[in-house]
Amino acid sequence: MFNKKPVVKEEKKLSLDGKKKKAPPELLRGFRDVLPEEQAKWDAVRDQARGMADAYSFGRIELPVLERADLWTRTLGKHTDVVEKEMYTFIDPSETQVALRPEGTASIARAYINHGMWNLPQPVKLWYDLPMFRHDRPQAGRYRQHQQIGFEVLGVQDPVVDAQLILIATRLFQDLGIKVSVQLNSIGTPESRQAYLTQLTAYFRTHRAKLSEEDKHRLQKNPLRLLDSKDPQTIELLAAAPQILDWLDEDSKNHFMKVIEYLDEVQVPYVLNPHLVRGLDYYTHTVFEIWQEGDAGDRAQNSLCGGGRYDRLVEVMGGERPAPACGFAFGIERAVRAMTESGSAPELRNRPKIFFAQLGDAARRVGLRVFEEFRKAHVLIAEASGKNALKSQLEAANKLGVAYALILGQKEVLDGTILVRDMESGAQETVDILKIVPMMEKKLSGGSVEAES
RNA sequence: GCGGCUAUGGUGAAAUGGCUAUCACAUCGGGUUGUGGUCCCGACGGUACGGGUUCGAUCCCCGUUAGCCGCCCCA
Repeated sequence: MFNKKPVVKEEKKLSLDGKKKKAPPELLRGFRDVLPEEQAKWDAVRDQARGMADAYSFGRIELPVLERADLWTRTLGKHTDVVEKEMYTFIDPSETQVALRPEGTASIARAYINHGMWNLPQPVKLWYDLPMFRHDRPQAGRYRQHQQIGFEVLGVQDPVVDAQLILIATRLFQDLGIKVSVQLNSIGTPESRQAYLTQLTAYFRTHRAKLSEEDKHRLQKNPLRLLDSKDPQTIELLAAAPQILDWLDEDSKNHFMKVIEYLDEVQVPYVLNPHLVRGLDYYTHTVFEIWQEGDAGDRAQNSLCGGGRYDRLVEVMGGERPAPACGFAFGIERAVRAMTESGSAPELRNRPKIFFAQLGDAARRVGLRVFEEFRKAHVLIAEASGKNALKSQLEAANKLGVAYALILGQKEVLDGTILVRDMESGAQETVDILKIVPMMEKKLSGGSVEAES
């Protein structure tokens, strides 16, 4: 009955079986490729960051992906999730316990110490654009490798630094077309925080019965975390709980007031959020996050950027001299996602405006030279190597959306000419091939000159 | 790490316990010579992986993997 086709199918199957179908390579969980189509947004984010770094004189720093694991275990805090369960830690071939960098600040402090940066004029301002690794459960906007851009200012404790960093971060997102809010709090010095924690713990102990299992656990392990609990019962209790700002010492209060004054000065809107705490132990005084607002605002991964002051970190790490510091970092992936959600779609930069179609071998030969001429003149042109028919080359030109197509065939090669086709009107003219580069330069700039006048 | 939802060509979708798994987009090739966008034709390509139930599974069940949602936490 089904003679022909089933047979064909079986043959196909057999030949496949003969080759023994290999399992396709798979990406590790929580890791991803960033494809060309997404790069315009990545570029936009990076351009913005670079612009800010230049404007405020931050020096760029590159740091190794791999460092001794104790760099982080000793500084981030024993009971932080990052250290407890998210670090990629392993023993390297020389028996050293190492880890993939989970965050940037510790390495920054380490570099500051290692290179004697306290001998430089203070403050030392650094920025980076580096991958971070955390073995977390992946979700949208949360990956096991993500790219973080960070700005750090070391060596001064002036609150103007905090304000300026918040200003930079806020403007950066705003300029990318992302609606954000600044969440701001102070957690004071470790000493004043300890006093507060005693109060907070005492308060919640009296209401222990009302807490969820998870929050009971927090009460034990990390009471500050109760402040940002999502349990409705706990949230209710928080209304009457002691406020951290009431327990700060005078210096901490003054510092925080100054930060607020400076922000008012430059009209950066902020939300005083007494329940904002950050997950890493090294923070002191100012802590802040930048949240995406709008429709995406109530989603779990709405925090785009986090930062704060870490006045003791360098000292704790064994720095020659204490160096108060402040910084922030944000994830490019989340910024890019926020851009997409807010409808921001930057043009892929350096998109060619000219397509170069070549017909036949002689044209390909000349074409190689012509292409080089354009490159030297910094005029970007596209081509479709491997496509021979003019039809398919023009099709490719059309898909690229170029303004002009250059056509070089047998005839043109013999005449020493080239065809210039206006892709919009379809008008074509024959041009001396020796004059093609300056001519196209003129055509392309001509458009913008007209636009200006 | 905990709980839940999902998994069909590259992408987005449809369908069925049984015949050759459908469609659109994308890709590639055509619609005679060297001219794109629209149109027409054709080709490529798929039931995530491993078990089980069944005469028969893409469909039902279990496991694995991955993605997503919530928690934890964070960028």
